[in-house]
Amino acid sequence: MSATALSDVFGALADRHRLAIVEKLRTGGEVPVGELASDLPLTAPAVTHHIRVLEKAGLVERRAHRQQRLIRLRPAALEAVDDWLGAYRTYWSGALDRLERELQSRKKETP
Amino acid sequence: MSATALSDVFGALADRHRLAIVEKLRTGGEVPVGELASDLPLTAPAVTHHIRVLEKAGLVERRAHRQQRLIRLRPAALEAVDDWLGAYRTYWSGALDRLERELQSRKKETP
DNA sequence: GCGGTATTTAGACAAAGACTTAACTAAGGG
DNA sequence: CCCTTAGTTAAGTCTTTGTCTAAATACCGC
Repeated sequence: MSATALSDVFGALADRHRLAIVEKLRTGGEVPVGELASDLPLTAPAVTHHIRVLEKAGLVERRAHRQQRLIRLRPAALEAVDDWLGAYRTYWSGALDRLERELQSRKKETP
Repeated sequence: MSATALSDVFGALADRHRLAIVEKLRTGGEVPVGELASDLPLTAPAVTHHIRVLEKAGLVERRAHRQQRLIRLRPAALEAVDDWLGAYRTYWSGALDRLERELQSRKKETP
């Protein structure tokens, strides 16, 4: 059970190239490293490095198939983010309510 | 219009101290810098720095009140994360479905 | 086993990041 | 005015991260 901290997941997503990899994996299912690399302005070793970062954060997993390594998304890490965000969803709906009330009261004050 | 990239928001959340600040702001509403600092094992300049990172990412805003600077959460940045996650929610419910089907078929294959 | 394709490891380096201490600005209160 | 409280800016250090080139490993088809 990888007890990856949430800040590590965010750290993994904090790079545009890694974010692009994750996006590609969302629509692409299982993708070999080389194909991920061909979409990025990076050398293969750099891509390998990024995949390791994503792997450590629990965002992806890797499996061997012939000469290739296939990468796929692991839902768990993003679900953790989603859970964390849950608390804020209630927060910002509350904030929007307060904003609306304030706008209402300003309308009254400046006719 | 702060065209803050999503990776910048993730970058801002990628530090445990900044994450702690955001968490505190969720429950605390509007909090002066000093109070944020007193919860962290950091000097005041370090906290100032972290707040600026959060501010640049669009996660918080700052306003002056007497000698204090009050910090509060801005919903927009986290809503952007939530929107981004939206695409993955459908992904992982689909992935769970596929997993379930696979487990079913394995059960049949190995009696 | 050889040669090719796919990917990883190692080593080096520059840039960015997280801190610190020390000095500065700002706002209030006697 | 001077002092205190609250926070920021400046400057320097140390670590981490993103990237590259070069060399190693893995697997396959012949």
